[in-house]
Amino acid sequence: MEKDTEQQILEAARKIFQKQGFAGARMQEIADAAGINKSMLHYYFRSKDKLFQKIFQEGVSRFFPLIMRVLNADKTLEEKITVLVQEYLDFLRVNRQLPHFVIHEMNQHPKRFREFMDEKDMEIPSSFVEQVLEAVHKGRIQPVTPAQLLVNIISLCVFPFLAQNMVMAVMQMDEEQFDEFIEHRHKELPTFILNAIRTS
Amino acid sequence: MEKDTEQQILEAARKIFQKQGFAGARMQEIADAAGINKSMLHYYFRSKDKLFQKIFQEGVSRFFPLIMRVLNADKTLEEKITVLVQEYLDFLRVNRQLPHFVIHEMNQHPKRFREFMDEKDMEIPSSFVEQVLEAVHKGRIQPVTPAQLLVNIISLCVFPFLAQNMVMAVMQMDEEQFDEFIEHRHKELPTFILNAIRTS
DNA sequence: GTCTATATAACGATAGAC
DNA sequence: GTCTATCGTTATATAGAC
Repeated sequence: MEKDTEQQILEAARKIFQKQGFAGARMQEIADAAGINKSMLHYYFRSKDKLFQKIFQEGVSRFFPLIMRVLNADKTLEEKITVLVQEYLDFLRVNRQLPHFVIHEMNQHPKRFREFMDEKDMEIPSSFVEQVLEAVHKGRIQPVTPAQLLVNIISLCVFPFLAQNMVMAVMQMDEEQFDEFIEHRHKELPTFILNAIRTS
Repeated sequence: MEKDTEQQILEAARKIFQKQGFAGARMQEIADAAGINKSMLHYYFRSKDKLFQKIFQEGVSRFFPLIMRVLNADKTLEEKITVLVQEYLDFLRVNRQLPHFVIHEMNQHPKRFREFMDEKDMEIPSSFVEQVLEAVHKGRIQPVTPAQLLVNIISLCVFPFLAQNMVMAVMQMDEEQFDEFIEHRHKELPTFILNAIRTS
């Protein structure tokens, strides 16, 4: 065996669940992808549901830390926006299926998701909130709530990956051109956002 | 019978497929939702796959016309942006499940989707493209490609609905507060975007 | 721990009576 | 057109040998 069997299974489950979702995934496919017998899945994780929970919670957990870290960092508001966009786009570039997986399954099991999130009580880092409120108060940026600004930033980063096939179809792109499209956002998106909120 | 049986089925299929996706939907559920026998589904549509195609193509077809109509209208660039945001948010407000459904199934069947889109050869309306290029050339707006600008607009409109449960969890909102959150975007998003591209 | 074989239930789809 | 009954297949899950 190259690796621990449990790890082999988790890797395979990640791959299949992320691509096909819970309802579309077959235990047999996961077993094949892991190169092991189907029975082993149940031996290690008891049920499809339990195996899925592991993968889903792991996925959700990977979605937010980068955002929280940057918004908590010792930076100016403008620096945080710039760094967040750049680092998050880099993250999404190597985790292209993650947003779609998390959003799809979150919408299939909203309650379960809400409970999981409430346990981990994620909140918008207060230092970011205060920076926005202060900048607005001093008239340095347009009046915007921290929540709206953050949702705008994440929307602009994540949506193009969710809608990749749509963008490629409408804009008549191939995969290479789409990568260039994202590369371009890497450079221009921070400016776009900073312009949107500047008052001067 | 209140309505035509075929229509009853299509309504039920719309509801179930949009909520649970192709893989998660059960023919029995659709039959129950339509208040008819399971056999009738096959009598009218032959197979689950054929029934799904109808619903999916109908869904895709509803996603774009509003965008195209506004971008083609006899308006200035600034008016188009403002009207597009407002009308599209209104459309999404009463079609909340549509973006998630279309994006999910598009990602499950990229080829089938691409072929369908290529048939209908949707393109960005040339009048919008020319307006952006000219405004950039004259220095009236920041240098931005029509494609990037359009993706930014659609991202800012659609993503919050896709991520509704995520936003509600992180921001500790209930449904009512989320509706207010969207209502707020209705007012502020056009300004946000116009600010982002203005040069003056 | 890992395999084969199988239990059990659900699914899509069809046949045939009315 | 609409129903009941059922076919054939596939899914998750388990039992039991090794």
